[in-house]
Amino acid sequence: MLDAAAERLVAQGYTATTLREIAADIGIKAGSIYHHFESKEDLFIEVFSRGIEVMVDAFGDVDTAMNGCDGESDRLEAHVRAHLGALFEHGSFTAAHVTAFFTAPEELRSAIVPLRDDYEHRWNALLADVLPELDSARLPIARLFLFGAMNTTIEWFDLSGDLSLDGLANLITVQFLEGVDALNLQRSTR
Amino acid sequence: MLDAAAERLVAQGYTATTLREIAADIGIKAGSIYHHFESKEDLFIEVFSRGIEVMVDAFGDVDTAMNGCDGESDRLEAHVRAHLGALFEHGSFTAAHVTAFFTAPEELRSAIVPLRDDYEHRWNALLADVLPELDSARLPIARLFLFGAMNTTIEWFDLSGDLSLDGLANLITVQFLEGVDALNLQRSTR
DNA sequence: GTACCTACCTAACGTTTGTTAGGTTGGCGG
DNA sequence: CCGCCAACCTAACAAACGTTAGGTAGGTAC
Repeated sequence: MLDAAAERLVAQGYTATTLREIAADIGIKAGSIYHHFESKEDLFIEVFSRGIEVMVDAFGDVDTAMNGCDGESDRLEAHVRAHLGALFEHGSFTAAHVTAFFTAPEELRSAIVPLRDDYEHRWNALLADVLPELDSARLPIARLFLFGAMNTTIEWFDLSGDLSLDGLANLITVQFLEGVDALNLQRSTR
Repeated sequence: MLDAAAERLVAQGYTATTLREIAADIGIKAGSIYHHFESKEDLFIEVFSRGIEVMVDAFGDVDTAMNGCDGESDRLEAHVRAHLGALFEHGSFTAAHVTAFFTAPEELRSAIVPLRDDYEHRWNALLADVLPELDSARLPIARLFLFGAMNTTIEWFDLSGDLSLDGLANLITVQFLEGVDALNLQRSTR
């Protein structure tokens, strides 16, 4: 049911997604939803929360998997790969979060913001490690550039295309660290 | 009236924006809208079209203003500045387009796609000029990265803050061409 | 067997939505 | 002064929305 809600969110946004549609998707009636959630808002708070949860978990997994070892740029690439994985490989929760968060009413969003902030702080800390020479005032801006590049991939990237998620993560990381020209020198698309 | 519709669109998305709200914003009644447009869809097709029009015009102005002269990276930066200008300095049409396009119903979107494609092709041509050594298969991807960085600024950039639009355009261009590390070397925020 | 609980359904409620038919107003052309 | 037309209004329509009250089926506990 949460899955169905997330998929509808990605395709239609908050207001256009009706409880009757979600109910029909999983073979029940709209009223029955209220046995599990108090309101539409309540249901989607859960969906958005899971979207962040998936990202945070993926981030944490990378951190524990490679503590200390490997170079800093490889570490960044692994985290980019994890973020893309959350977007494309773990259901529609994260995708729903990224595309539909701003279509939700203000009261709902403010309930989610603390979780978002937590995730952003992890990235700030990571970037501070990877880019120790970067002016700390520009660090949030650099993060926003990176998020922009990663999150807009849901509007065009196709998992079944020639470019793999590993390849995409590599492209984004290299482009981010060294600029467009470096794209040519990169190992070929996997 | 189109202005009011665009502003509502930015703040609430397509479905959540009602004709009664728009009418109230400009001091008329909802039914009167139908004297100017055939339907809600029709009204918003006009809004989205203008959003692209503003971008295309801004792009064209830069092209004519600096034909031949100046370096290629300055030319790119001028176009980035023009795109940001369309987002922040010419009403809410372009901002509405970027944020709310995917919240509109499919039939409406397909009416707009040709205009979008036109704008994207202009950017592809520009990037092919600025980056002649870039593999042509990677060119659309590079453009999408750049669009991602530019368009997500509406979620965080504040016109009245310390960073000016000129400064932002410079940061994005440098970051795009040379990577994050180059941000430090850049002329200070204007 | 009785009590109870979870998961669902039916059927409606009040509200809001896009939309429409028909009426009113004011200004301009002749 | 008359006719006309654009711009607006009023008042309602059917449809769809989130939500709720009350009822039913099936399983588990004792």
